[in-house]
Amino acid sequence: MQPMPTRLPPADRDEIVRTAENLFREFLRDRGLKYTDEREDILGAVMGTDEHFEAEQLLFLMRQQNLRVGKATVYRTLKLLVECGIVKEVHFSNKQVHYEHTYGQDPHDHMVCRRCGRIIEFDAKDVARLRTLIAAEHRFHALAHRFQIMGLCETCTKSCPIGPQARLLGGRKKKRPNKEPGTRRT
Amino acid sequence: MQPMPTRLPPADRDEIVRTAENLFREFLRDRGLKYTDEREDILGAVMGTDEHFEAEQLLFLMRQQNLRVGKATVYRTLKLLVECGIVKEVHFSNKQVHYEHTYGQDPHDHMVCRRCGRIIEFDAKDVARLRTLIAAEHRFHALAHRFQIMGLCETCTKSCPIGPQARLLGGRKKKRPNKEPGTRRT
DNA sequence: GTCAATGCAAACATTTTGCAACTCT
DNA sequence: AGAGTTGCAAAATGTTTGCATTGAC
Repeated sequence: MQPMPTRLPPADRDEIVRTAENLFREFLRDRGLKYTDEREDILGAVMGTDEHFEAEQLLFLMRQQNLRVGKATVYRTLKLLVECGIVKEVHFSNKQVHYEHTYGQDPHDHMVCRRCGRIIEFDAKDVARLRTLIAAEHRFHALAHRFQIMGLCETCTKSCPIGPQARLLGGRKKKRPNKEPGTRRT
Repeated sequence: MQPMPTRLPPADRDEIVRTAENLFREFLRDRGLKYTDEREDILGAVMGTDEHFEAEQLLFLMRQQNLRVGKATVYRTLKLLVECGIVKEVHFSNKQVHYEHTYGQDPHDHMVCRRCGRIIEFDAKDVARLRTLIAAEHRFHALAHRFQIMGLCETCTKSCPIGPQARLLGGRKKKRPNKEPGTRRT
């Protein structure tokens, strides 16, 4: 879906996928849960995507590969994968939750372009350091963070030097989308 | 709802509420929109809360004060207030959106205790500085950020010195809290 | 053989929308 | 007067759940 989403040499990749599978299997076993075909397929699909995705997209992707699983199972399994630490939730919009697999990747956070929606990842090391510092100041024990920078990517900045925030992503949409004439009144 | 939620001397407060009203009025006028009683009431209610709230809560609060507005209007107006910069969206859970008015306050971000849900605010200056730095590195023009630290507050850290993350907030809810491992293991 | 997992559809919760009546400006 | 606004209830989302059936261990 994007130019070069892969962040790892394909050699390491298989290795990592395998390790993730083992991790998940153990995680399930420890809890008396089962490693089913569906769960295996879903993990496979997740690990095969280096993009951010939403539940429905994953489902669609799997259907294209002739892997048939129910929507509910996807949701249920994603939840497990999050608990297990292989997948992370990302909250870009206020709508659906996005996911990304983070297993075998360096921790990173995201920049979101408000105009074109492009997403840029950046190393989270500095953020993590700052978070620990801030937490300590408040006697808080930091376990994780969510960080997101919103703004304009290089391209969009150029094409809109000053544009007084003219119609940024997320602005209100026009009225009538497309309506069909008819009697609706109750 | 909390010890000392107010962050401003009451004197400044009225001043700020008034300024916010003006800001909103201008914002509306500039766009050919109207400053209606409902919008005024909603802004009032919003400015009267130093807490984070969700749409439905605000509605409830207003009803208690005999201010009757429709739910749809609340949603529509909150959206305007966000656009206007008086209100900010906060995303604590994956469920509903939370809001807070930020007008006249120092920018801050939040720490969320995973155990008790407590929310601690902290100055966002350092975060903002870091965000600008990171953005510049990627030739990105930062306009805003979302930052949230998840972990354990002081109290909860004490009451759970090491607790291997036993049932943190946000964990799965179903199933009985602590069940006996019957015949797992094979 | 058991207990958990699946798929489906119905249930949910939150937010958005269409529309007729109504109100600022 | 007229464009914008309101409230209501219906619709739209995205996610979860109940339950009978299927499947892993």
